[in-house]
Amino acid sequence: MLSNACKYAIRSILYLAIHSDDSKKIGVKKIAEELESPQPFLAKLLQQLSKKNLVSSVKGPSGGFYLSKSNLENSVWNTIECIDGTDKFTKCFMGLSSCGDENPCPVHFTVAPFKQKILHDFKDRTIRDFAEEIKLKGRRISLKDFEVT
Amino acid sequence: MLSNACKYAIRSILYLAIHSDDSKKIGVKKIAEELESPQPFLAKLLQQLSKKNLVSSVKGPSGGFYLSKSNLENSVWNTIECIDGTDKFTKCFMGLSSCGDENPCPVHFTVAPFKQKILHDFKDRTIRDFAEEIKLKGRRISLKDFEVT
DNA sequence: ACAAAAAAAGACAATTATATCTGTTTATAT
DNA sequence: ATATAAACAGATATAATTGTCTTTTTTTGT
Repeated sequence: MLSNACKYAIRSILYLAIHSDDSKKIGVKKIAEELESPQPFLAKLLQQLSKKNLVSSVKGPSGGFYLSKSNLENSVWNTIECIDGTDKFTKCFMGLSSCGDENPCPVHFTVAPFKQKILHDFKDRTIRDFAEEIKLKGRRISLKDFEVT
Repeated sequence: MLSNACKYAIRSILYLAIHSDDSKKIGVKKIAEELESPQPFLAKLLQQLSKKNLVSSVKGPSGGFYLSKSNLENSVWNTIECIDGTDKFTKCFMGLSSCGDENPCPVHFTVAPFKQKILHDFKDRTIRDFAEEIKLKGRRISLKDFEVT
């Protein structure tokens, strides 16, 4: 559904939400290893996110990326907007510009509630909320430490 | 969500389901005009669909594409399989291979029920079912005849 | 039989997504 | 102050998606 770029971006942000703060920055290299994503590609993404204030960064030795208090108040939606754009969530599943409740495409009423729910979760819940749930319930954002038991 | 290719393909099939049968074939040119999709691109897609027996065709004058009785019994899922592949519906939203009910990613329980619902609609309902609903309820598969009133 | 109409097939072109590489700037630790 | 570590910036490479163009094959109406 999402592009690879966007998946990497969201996972990075969640990773930073859990493992970083302004006194503990993390470099691209480390993040890329943890998430098993291509390092230079991820670097580009983090720069985009940084420009939009979705992540914070400092250069130089012992620098790196982290999430500030205010970064934590953003939504996943902000990240999707930044990387992919939100067309695929707001536009018609079948590509019809006039599709809506009054002029529904054949799958409109199948897809519409799904969109609603996803939009709600991605717009209204903050990164902080997600991070909390991840810590509390042990959600998974990496494959690295995954062992089949 | 779907690729352009797949959207064109599904709309073509639904168009044919409504307007064609073995005694009324329709050429690519006409279909492309009706759906406002790029003609040569659509031609390619129809050939792919034809190979998988999702549409029927005859060459020569007064030939064209149509849906046979058996074509009508296929599902939208078959078309998606044929054109896009179904990875984006079956795989984890965040790209984690181990994601599932036991090892959920952060959005797993948001996304899972709707995957279920979408899969159900796309696998279990036939093209005939969709066509019937389109005729009955006036669903829209083209933009061409759409007037803002 | 023959001309025309249509699908089928294959080569080509443009754009976007994905990814890498190289060099520059900036901040920090010593 | 200086060396170094890290982000930042820009150019390049590759693959997939989207789309076009040309030729061939098949079928039908005359």
